[in-house]
This record gives sequence, structure tokens and C-alpha cells, in this order.
Amino acid sequence: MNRVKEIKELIRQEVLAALSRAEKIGQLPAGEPPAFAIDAPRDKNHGDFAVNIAMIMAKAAGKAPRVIAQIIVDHFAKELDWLDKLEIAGPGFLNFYLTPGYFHPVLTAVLAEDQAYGSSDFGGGRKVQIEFVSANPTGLLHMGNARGAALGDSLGNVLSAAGFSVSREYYINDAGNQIENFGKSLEARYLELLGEKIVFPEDGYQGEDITETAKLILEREGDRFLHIESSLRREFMIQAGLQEKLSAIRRSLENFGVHYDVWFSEQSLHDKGKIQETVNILGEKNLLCEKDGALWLKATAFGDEKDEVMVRASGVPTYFAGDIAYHRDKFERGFQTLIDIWGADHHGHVARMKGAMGALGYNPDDLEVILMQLVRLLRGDELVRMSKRSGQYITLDELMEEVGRDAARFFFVMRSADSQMDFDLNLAKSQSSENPVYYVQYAHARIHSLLKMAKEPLLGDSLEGGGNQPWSQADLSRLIHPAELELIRKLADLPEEIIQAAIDREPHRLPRYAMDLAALYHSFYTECRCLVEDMPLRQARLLLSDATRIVLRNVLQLIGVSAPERM
RNA sequence: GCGCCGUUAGCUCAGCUGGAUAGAGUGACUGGCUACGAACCAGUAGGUCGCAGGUUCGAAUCCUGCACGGCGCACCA
Repeated sequence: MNRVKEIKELIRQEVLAALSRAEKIGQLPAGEPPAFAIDAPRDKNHGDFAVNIAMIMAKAAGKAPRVIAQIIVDHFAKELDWLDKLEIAGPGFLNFYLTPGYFHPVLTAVLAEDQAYGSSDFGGGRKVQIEFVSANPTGLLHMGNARGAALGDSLGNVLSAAGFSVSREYYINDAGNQIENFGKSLEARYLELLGEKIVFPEDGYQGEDITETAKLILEREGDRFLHIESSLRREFMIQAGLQEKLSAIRRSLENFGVHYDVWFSEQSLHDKGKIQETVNILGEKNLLCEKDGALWLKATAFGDEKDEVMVRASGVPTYFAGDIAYHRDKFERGFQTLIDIWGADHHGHVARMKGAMGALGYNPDDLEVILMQLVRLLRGDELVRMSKRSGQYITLDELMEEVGRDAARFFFVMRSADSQMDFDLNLAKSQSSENPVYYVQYAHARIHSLLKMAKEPLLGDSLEGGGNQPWSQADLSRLIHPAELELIRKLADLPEEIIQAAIDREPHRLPRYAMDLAALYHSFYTECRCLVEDMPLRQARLLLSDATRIVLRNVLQLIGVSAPERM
């Protein structure tokens, strides 16, 4: 049930009807009515919904906003069963006050729909693919990857709840230079462990995890690679190392609650000739040229600042060429919308990627790139420099250990992708019990405890009837306290909230909603006792609590945070 | 030099397709547990929305310029 959407539509229709009646008798100039907003005002004294059409029409109609508003009110239908009161306020707002109890049916709907409450078919099953994290498998996942993982997964949840068909994908960069360096680094550590004198490769990965991986290989395979040709040895190191790293990455993400539908290998594009195929297509479209022995994409032809190399003079295709082939492959697989989540340091790549998609005949707007500002890691006032190459970074696993999965996910999802985050480890640790996530979880646990108690036979004889009656049939008209009404109103918002988050690709709306809802519940809980002697009132409040429990749980689930029954 | 993101309460951040008195968390202060979970509630204090212009009934929100911070501008990925 999406009561908010329904009432907005009713208001829209009635406003347009009143408008047309006024036009007919010439009080307002005829013409296409402008788009106007129907919003819930911030201040609840301004009614349930406010309409701004009078101000928007003012100029064209040549009348003052309040005069127009009055005309609309004069022509407004009388005796609408949902409308209690219609007022003109401020500069010319039309404030709608709904019949008390208008949103009450939402409560029974929440209980009936349960897990599905909040979901909708808004997206119409449009096939959306989200690619996120896609960290190089040459190391472990760090804070930036953690943010991307939390964001991408929640966005996937939100889109899915809004009726899109979502596929999550991880692009494995298992080809190219860095993989060579990875192999060289492993080889060096492997030889080192066997007591050989080595010179560590200049561009090598110095992290301890590389040594760990080398150790694992040594334990498993012994020294049988000691005396073989270096290129063979490296090849093996790469294979074994990749396998090891990928399973570690996968394990970390699973622990973080992130599951992928597809793990896609860059190397597979090379193996299947997909890159060559894509280059050929670009060539057929006359978008390639040769210069200095390399094959260039004429990116300037579709508005980019400069041309880009596709195939190096050495004959090896660039990463960019592979990425174009990869995104082409996504479209070929039937996805209608592609969403990539990238670190802000890749923003220069966006325009040419979209341009390339356009050049291949796809709609560039069907590729959306969400740029995520980078995470700066602090310990108190001290900036922790992070570099994968030097091995100086806090891993996702360490983060989960220090801060906890729920807190970490809530924290990351809470912030918009646009904000650059300072993540103070000391603060995160010291504030771990002050984290808003516990505030929301507490509300959930509290309700669970309340409902559990309500199901038990009551202590003492003062309350008649026991507590075993179901509350699903409760008389909702008993819910009239302001705290109850506000809470109900918030519960009614969920479907629209999810749809809006999906449209804007902004999962960070959800933690806000969850905090607001939890606050309203806590407030209700303090002001309204549930386990009262008045049995109908008791049942109604229990139903309201139960509905809140369901909504809290559903939202936490979208964020990727657990909804504990006790804590 | 060019481009992208940011600048809002002491701190961390929402609010940005223009709307009414700019919000939350945290920190500070004051109250509230002999009744369902005080990891809670109620209240107080705290703001030139980076600066300067412009657009209009109305600007934190849109436009222009500037300042400061972050990140890019490879035959790296």
C-alpha cells in the first residue's frame, strides 16, 4: 500500500479540476496548467500536504498568488471524504489537512505485506546492473573499497525493492601490467623465503599480504618452482596468487554482507577476442587512427578533450580498450541500465567512457557512473597515508573487527557518495556505542521485547483477558495521540522513500529515514503506554508497534544492517 | 592552465529538479526511571549556509566570478 502516492494523486486531480472550473468562467486564463509540487510541509502546522501552484501561476495569470489561491479554493469540490480542511497560508500555499485517520489503514497493510512492505513495481523490472568495488586482486580490500561495497550493495537493495531487476557484478582486473607486477612481487617473496638473494621489483607490491600469499604457495607447492624458468614461475605465481587473493576478497565481502551475482574476468575478454572485436567495430566506424605506432581512438570526435590510445605500439590493448569492451559486453548481455561505482580519482574516465558507449551506438545515459569521494583515514588528528603499493592501509577485515559490520555499513551508507569522508578510527572505536545504528537497532529490540511480553499471560489479576489476543484486528480509531499519528505518518512514507532513493540513486536517504522513524517510536513509547488495561487501546498500540518493528527491520535490511531482537 | 567534487551548529554530516521560522547525530548544559528495555525521553544553548554579485513573489538550493580543500588531466589501471 502506498497511501502517500494515492493521496497526492487525489489532490492533484482536485486541484486541476478546480482550476479548470475557474478557467471556464474566466477567473483564470486558460491554458496548460504548470507543473506544481505536492509536498508534505516541514512544519506540521501547515497541514498534511502543501501545494504551491498559486505562486507558480502568479506571473502568467497576472494576479497575486494569494488571489489565485483563493480562486482555486472557491472552486474546490465540497465534501471530499478525505479532506478535512483546506487553507491558504504564507505567500500563497494551499494547505491540505486530511481527515483524521486517513493513514491508519497503512498499519494493517504493513502487517499483511510484512517483508514486502515498502517494495513496489516502480522500476517495472528494468534490468539494471551495478558494478562496484572491482578492486585489483593484487591486495586486500581497504576503506575506500569498503565504502563502495556498502554503497553499491545498498543501492542494489533499494533498486530491487523499487521494482528493478538488479544484478551485482565484480570486475576482476586479472590482466595487464599490475598483474605482471603482482607476479614479480610474489616471485620475489617466494624466492626470498627460500633463502635466495633478491632485488625486489621497483613497481612491486610491498604489502605484508603478498609475503603471506607467497608463504601459502610455498607451503602448498614446496620449492618446485625454484629452479624453473622465471617466466613460467611467474605465470604460476599469478595463477595461484590470484586464486588466493580473490577468495580472500570474496570472503571479506561475504562477511560484510555483500553478495555478487557475477564475478567477471577481464582476462576472459582477451581470451574470447572481445577486445579485438570491439576495436574492430570502432575501426569500422572510422573512429580509429594510427600515430606513433599505436592505435588511437578519436575521442575528440565525440567531444572528449583528447584522443586515447586503444592499442599500444607493443600491440597490447590498453585498460581503456578492455573497459570499453567490458561495458559493451554488459549491454550485449541485455542490461538496460549500467551503474558503475568508481572512486573520485577515476572521474576523468567518465566522459570518455560514456562517449565510447555513444560511439558504439548505445545511449550514453544508460551508463551511469556514481563517483564516490575518497575516504581519508585518521587516527585522532593524524592522517594515515594509504597506499596499496606500499602496503600501508587498513583492510576491510580490520575495519569490521574494530568497528563492527553493522556500524561500518550504517556509517558508510549514511553519507552521500559526494561527501569526502574523514574516517577517524579512534572516533569510530570510542563512539561505537554512540553510533546512530544502535539507536535504530535499540528501537527494534525494544519493540521485540514489548511484543514478546504482550504475548505472555499477564502478571497479576488487574488486567483482564490476558495478553494472548491477536492485535491484527485492533480498532485503529483508538490511535489519536499526536505521537501515534506522527509515527503512522512516517510508516506510510516508506514506499515513496524507497522509490525516491532509487530514482536519485541515493541510498543515504535510508539511514536518515530509519533514525527519524526510531526517534518517533521512542517518543511514542515514552508518551504512550502500550500494555494498558484498556484492551482495545492496548491492541491498537501493539499493532502500531508491530508495524514499526516490521518497517525498521525492512529498512535495516536495505542498509545491510542486522535487526537484533535483543542487544 | 583545464576539469570534477566539496565548503551549512564546537565536531561529523543531511537539506540542493527554488518554497513558509535552515535540520539530525555527537559534544555542552538542565530535567525525567517503585509501571512495557534510561543504548531512552523532554528541554536549553549553539548559524554572516565559504565570499561577492545576479536571476524573482521567494535563494543554503539556480547563474557568474573569487577564495579554500580534495581528486584528476599517461602508450597506469
